[in-house]
Amino acid sequence: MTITQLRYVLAVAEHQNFTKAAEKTFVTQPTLSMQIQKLEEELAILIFDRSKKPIELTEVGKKLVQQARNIVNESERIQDIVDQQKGYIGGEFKLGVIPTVMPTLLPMFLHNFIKKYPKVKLKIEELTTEAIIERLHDGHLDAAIAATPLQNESIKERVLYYEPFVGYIPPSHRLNQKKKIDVADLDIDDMLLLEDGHCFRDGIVNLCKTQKSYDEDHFQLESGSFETLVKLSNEGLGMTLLPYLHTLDINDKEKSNLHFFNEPSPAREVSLIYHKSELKMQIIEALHTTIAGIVKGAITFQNVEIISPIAKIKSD
Amino acid sequence: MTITQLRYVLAVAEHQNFTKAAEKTFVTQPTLSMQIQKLEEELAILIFDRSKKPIELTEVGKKLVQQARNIVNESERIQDIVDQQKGYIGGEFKLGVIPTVMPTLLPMFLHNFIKKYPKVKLKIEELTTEAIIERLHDGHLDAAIAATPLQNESIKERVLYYEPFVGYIPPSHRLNQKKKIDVADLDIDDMLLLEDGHCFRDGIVNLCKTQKSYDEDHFQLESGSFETLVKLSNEGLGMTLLPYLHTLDINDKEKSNLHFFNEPSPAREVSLIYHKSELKMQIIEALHTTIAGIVKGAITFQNVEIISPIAKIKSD
DNA sequence: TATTCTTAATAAGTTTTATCGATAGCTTTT
DNA sequence: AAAAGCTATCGATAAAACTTATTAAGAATA
Repeated sequence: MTITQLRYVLAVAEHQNFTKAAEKTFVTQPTLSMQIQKLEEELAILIFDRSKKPIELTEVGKKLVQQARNIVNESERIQDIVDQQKGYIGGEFKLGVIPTVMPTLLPMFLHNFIKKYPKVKLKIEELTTEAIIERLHDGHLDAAIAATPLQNESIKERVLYYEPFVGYIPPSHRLNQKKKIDVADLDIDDMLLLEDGHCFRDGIVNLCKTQKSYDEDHFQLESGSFETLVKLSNEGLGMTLLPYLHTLDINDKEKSNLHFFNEPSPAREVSLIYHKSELKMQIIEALHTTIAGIVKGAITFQNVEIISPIAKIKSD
Repeated sequence: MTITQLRYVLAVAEHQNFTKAAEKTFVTQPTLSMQIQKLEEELAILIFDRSKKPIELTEVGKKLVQQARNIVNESERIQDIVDQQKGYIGGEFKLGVIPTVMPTLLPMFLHNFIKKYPKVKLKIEELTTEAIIERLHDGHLDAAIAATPLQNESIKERVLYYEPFVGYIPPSHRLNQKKKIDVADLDIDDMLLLEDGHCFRDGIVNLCKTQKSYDEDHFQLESGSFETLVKLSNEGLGMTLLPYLHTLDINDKEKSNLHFFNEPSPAREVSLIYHKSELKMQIIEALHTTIAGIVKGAITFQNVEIISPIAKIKSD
């Protein structure tokens, strides 16, 4: 049994197809066939059921794949250990970001980060929280930025910042007279909210998503914006809630429509999350330091109440 | 990087000597030299400091060895998974046993076990608790039988039985008149106790060890007995404490010197212990079932108070 | 039903690599 | 100073991993 064989098994299990798996692992299809046969022979089991189309894992195969993934992960961590020792921070790093954080946070730290750690090849992808969790599990993402807490056993979280929500209330709206608003004032029926993202637990729901595209040399991404929501709001379709950072680049005329909450302001907790196996921790540390440092100046609220998909948590 | 290379690194790290490590891994010394050099080159680090005699690990080397052990362990578990699937229980299994359990428990279950699981090649070794813990960590033992609880983070315990202590009190001893004795009666000054083993926490100390040799077809072992202690006691050198199972094969004349404790009788907890990585769990399960089943009939006390090296625990 | 496509297995040949035996070179021991 | 103990290096060899080309089997299509 070799690590290479285990990698091949993982590739075939993932793509359910020897030919595709061969491409992904940069070898020819016969190589995969032979190596996997050899492993099956050595263990005296069948890993794949080749009679099914597409190919399927056998029962033992499923268990073996779990363990194989574990071993391959752990073996990759050896390079991590070496890098850490050398103080080297580099290599490819795949970061997921939820749509409601993407457009505001990314421009704030990205330039800074790639200047500070030029050896890191950042690949950023906009994904929903569910997609992020799935990809952290199967190793397609190294880390992600999402609203927390997630209460997911195998995912660790490092808080980046707490971001208060701000009411965007057009003149026509019933709450426009109130200087500062309260959570109790909110009514789901005269509010505009986006589908994706996290949600107010108690009946008030959801923030956030649209489309927009963006490309650069060092990284790749796909993004969304809040503009549409504000515009719809201006059309008198209701008030909306904006995460604080989104209110910073709104135009002056619209700025007057912003109504802060009385403290404690509802807020979301935004964290850098990663798999508990803690692969590539140096880069994760570097990201955390960079982002937390930069955002610290931008958000200075003190008394907030965290809103999450899971639970309400007091913080100050 | 291959699993084989990691095995080689582990062997050299353990023996601090390429030549010896080569013997243990059944290859020649040049093979080790080259493979380890290759790994060092691939990672661009030095794993060993060859200027020191004997050879030493570098700082990175130490961290790498930890991770290497992890990977090798996890890779061995693959065979476990396959065995489990097939319902196959076999292979070499190294079991450590503390001296005070060896002579009484072993004869009770050994025959039974090797008959039931003939494919398992049991290698039994008598060891102190400290030696057992060390060897469970470095993988030289697969499991062990010892007095618990150990409160060791990386070792799991499965209780086999609770074994009460019985006073062996010669006619000359001050307590001989009492039919049943209490822990409060005990005095360290007129008691004979052995060095090794576990101990009464509150000042009263230690049980257990002598030497004796034993060999058979399916297994290998080295053992000790309690005879000496009883004989010394007969010579008027003080009373002693015997674990219950030891009192079963004492001669009739001496049996009259046995004095049970008033309930709750002090007792020790004897467990099957193994590393938290849970390698070879099928065999561990098999051992547990066999032993617990056999001992159940032999010990029928109901109200006992567990004595351990760590803490006092109530049980009934 | 025949034929075309897809995909994995097999075969044959090449390249790479793991290992060995012999030995050189360095250090420690006697 | 000689001997012993160790690791690195060299050259050779057998094993393995991989490639290209081909076959075989099953599914899709004509």
